[in-house]
Amino acid sequence: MTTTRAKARNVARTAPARSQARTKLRRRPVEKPETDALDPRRMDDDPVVRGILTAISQKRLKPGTKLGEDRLARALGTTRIHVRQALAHLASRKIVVQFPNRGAFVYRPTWEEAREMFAARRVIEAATVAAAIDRLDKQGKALLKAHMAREAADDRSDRWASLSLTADFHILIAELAGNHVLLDMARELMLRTSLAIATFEQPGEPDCSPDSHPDIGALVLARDKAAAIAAMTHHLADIERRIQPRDGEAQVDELTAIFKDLGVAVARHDG
Amino acid sequence: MTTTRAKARNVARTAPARSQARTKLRRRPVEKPETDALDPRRMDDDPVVRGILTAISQKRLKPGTKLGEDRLARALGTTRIHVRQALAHLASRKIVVQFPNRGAFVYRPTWEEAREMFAARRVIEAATVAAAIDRLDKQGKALLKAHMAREAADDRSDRWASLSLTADFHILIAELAGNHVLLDMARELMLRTSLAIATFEQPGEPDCSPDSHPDIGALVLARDKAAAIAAMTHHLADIERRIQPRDGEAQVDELTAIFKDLGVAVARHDG
DNA sequence: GCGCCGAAAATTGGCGCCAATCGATTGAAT
DNA sequence: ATTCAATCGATTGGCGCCAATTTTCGGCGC
Repeated sequence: MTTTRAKARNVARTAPARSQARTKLRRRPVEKPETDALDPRRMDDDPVVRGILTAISQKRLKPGTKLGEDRLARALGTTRIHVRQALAHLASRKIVVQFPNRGAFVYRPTWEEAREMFAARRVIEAATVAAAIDRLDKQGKALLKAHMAREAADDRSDRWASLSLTADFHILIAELAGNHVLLDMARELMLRTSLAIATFEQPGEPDCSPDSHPDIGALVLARDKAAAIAAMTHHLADIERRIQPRDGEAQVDELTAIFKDLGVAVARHDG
Repeated sequence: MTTTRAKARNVARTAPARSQARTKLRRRPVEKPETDALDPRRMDDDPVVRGILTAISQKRLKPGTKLGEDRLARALGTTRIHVRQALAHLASRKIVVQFPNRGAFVYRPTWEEAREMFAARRVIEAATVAAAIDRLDKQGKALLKAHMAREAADDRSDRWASLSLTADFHILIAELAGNHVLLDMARELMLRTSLAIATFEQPGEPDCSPDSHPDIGALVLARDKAAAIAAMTHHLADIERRIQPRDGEAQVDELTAIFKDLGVAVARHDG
């Protein structure tokens, strides 16, 4: 656990914060063993970035919705510059798009790009499955079994929890592969494919068919590399099959999303 | 007819004009053709980003060098906020690292991460070679032959030109694959591996053995997929073999301040 | 009634200033 | 003489204000 002392720097800016950090404690006790003194700034820990990311992964923010700076700043309780940095960071990651003088919007991939994302996922995750089988040890087996049990015990009562649970399976496979670079790529690709799915999904279809996960997990545990790769590839193709082009329309979703939350007060106008 | 549409020169209630810095001149004509309507902001086109990137790819900026905001702003002729946005963007791409209240530095990957980058490149570029062979057409053959001729005609008089030429081979293969997502990943991975090579290279070794490129190109032209993948994998392993750990020190100019704090001074603490 | 043209309001972009923090130098005490 | 500690200088971080541009709204003409 790397406890950064600048963790909640963004949220509690103007707050009094009299708890502990108000006084100048420049005397550094020597009980910081060896870990830090380097505290690289990770935008993933930013609360604004994290909030937008979770909102996207939970489909509360649909592709195409405008992300106004001032509105987000008020909603998240921060200032505008932090929202701006977060939006710039997400724009670098192709999660949002920024138009000059027009603002930032949740990224809406094209149909071709969605296809390419899935093709890239097939490449990456086939490699991660293979590497995970290669370096599978006792601890890895335990983690995989634990996750499979957790996924089997899911009753799908909470849709968001189930969604992140199925996503965690792919992440776990990539973690077991032991390659952080490939892990980051898999993470990024999963985020972007979730945007692609949200853009081109057909209503009523589940995002990720969870039935394939036990099979893939069993094949990984059995160290059957070729079959595991084939199962993972087939699984990803199965997810891809659930989206359809429908290129034309659906640029009014932000209004519907807003009015879905605010529409209750409008409905009873003439009570 | 409507030529002076967006003039609005009469500003009655604005503050007394203090405008003295008119450095940025808008070349925007008065007529507004509907060419843009969407003009997504691309940080890659930013001159600061481009400058730092080319400086890194040409090894004029070594890993670990400090990128001071004010210094860069003066060096590149811009203001500090542009440099700041560019550094944040490059930090998102893992090209630079930012430490809180300490500044930004050219990213120096660890030895393990360097190995992982090469492993990821083997995965990605094997896939791009395979896809390039699959969808190779007349135009692709022409492009590949043209590049091979260009690389064969290189006399290595200009080291930077040769360097970008050998890099363009891998980029061309990824372009021929037709997957923009994989292309971006290959580009990013090549940038970061150039940082890894710059960090761990042995003096006197060339970066990329260009002798393998004609073989790979010939195998692609012959549509021998398995052999091409093997050749590409072997080629990347060959590049990886030219770097060595040399974990300990770093003798770069301005980063002594960092490594004094990062590696040496923290380790010694009398109990 | 419909469409076009103008201005006001809202939002983004950019810059300067000030505070906060870190590194280095200098001073004093053991 | 060495080491610890406090001050000084330099750099980054953040915020408010203002300019530029887009969007929206009201007005006018057809």
